[in-house]
Amino acid sequence: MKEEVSVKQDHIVEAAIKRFTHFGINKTTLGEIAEDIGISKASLFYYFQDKGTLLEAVGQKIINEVLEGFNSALSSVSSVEDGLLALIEVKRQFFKKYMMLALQSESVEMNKLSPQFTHFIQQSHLRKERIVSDFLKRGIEAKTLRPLDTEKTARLLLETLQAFDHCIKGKSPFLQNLDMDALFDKQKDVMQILLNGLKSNEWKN
Amino acid sequence: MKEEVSVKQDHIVEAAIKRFTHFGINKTTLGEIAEDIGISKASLFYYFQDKGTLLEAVGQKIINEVLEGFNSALSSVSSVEDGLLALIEVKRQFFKKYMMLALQSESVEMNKLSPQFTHFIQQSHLRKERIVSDFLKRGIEAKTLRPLDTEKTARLLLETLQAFDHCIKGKSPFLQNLDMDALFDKQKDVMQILLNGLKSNEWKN
DNA sequence: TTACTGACTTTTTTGCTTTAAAAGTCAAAG
DNA sequence: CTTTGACTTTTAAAGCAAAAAAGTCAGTAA
Repeated sequence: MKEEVSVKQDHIVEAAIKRFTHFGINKTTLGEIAEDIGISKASLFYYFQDKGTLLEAVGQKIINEVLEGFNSALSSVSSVEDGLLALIEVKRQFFKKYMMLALQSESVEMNKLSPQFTHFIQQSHLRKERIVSDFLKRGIEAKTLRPLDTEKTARLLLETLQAFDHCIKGKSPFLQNLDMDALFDKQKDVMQILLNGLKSNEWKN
Repeated sequence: MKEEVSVKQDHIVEAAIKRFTHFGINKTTLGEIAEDIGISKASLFYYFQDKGTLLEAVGQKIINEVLEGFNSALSSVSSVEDGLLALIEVKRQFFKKYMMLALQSESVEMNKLSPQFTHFIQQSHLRKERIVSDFLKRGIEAKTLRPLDTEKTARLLLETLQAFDHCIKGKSPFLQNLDMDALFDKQKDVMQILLNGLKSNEWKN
């Protein structure tokens, strides 16, 4: 019977994702989500203690999706270059799909997040870093990359790409604003140079 | 007598910068600024048609200051590496000095900015790019850097660094938040790799 | 004519009250 | 163990008056 519960929870999370990505977090009521899947609002509260918990479940699901995307992108690729560029492509798809959610994630007050979720986020960052780190290791073994601190470098690469993500949201008068696609293309350009800076000298022509 | 006017305007701008950086834009009234320098609020309106215009003058002054900082940082430096790192150091000082203003610049509604100011901003970006571009050219001539499109690369470098600036403001639950100093150190790390990716092969050991 | 101001009007915030809507609870029932 | 209708509590939106700030202008002095 435990299985049934998690299936239902997942069903609710799916419905929530649809609403959240379409109308935004604040413009979505739990009543609407419940209605969408034909249950009562009270039932929803049987599965999720409150809106915040549901939101965190949504966050976890989406983050896991990205991580899987990262994993499969890197596993099905031959060169280091293709891998790193594929990473950016995954990010692009992710943003296109969940932009509304990403944009609104600011409005979620940080202090209202549960310690468990905060921990999950931290872990997911580490997982992401490990995925990239392992990928870099492969590049080093293949002599494509020079020997380097893969963990530190993975973190640096990810944080650099992540920095660009912030640009999508904030529209500051002093900073240049680029539309989303331009932003990801830019990330690829930067990645090319970074990659070049990480390459083994043996392969330079 | 025209001289006198611009001197007075500058005096007002200085006072405005003090208030804005200390208390923020919205918490500063024109009356306070006027009082600080011993003139009436009405006088202030004689020199600036409205608060927005004054704010734009403040913006121009600050931006010019950064550009000068960039210029002098790059002119007094011997290696390409030192130059690019000095650039980041200028940015760091700038942020420390005008953080409040930088943070609040979001609250300024973009559509209220005058076309002239928007144009000034664009030009300042171009000026900045030219400064870096010229610096890169010197690096190429000195055979430190490989031949490359200096304009495109300058833009890319600047936009990469700028991307990190956004991170200081937005505190999103999904993205990692770093404090300011860590952020600029991070920028230096990235710059090191980028530089390595731009270097001439002749100099590789 | 240029620089300036006090007294004025207009526009924007701010704080408060009300009201609607959403969040969240619970006893009862299948 | 699930589910729900009916309920209470909390939060968000709407309206509004008072305060504060923005902005104007006729008039003065140099």
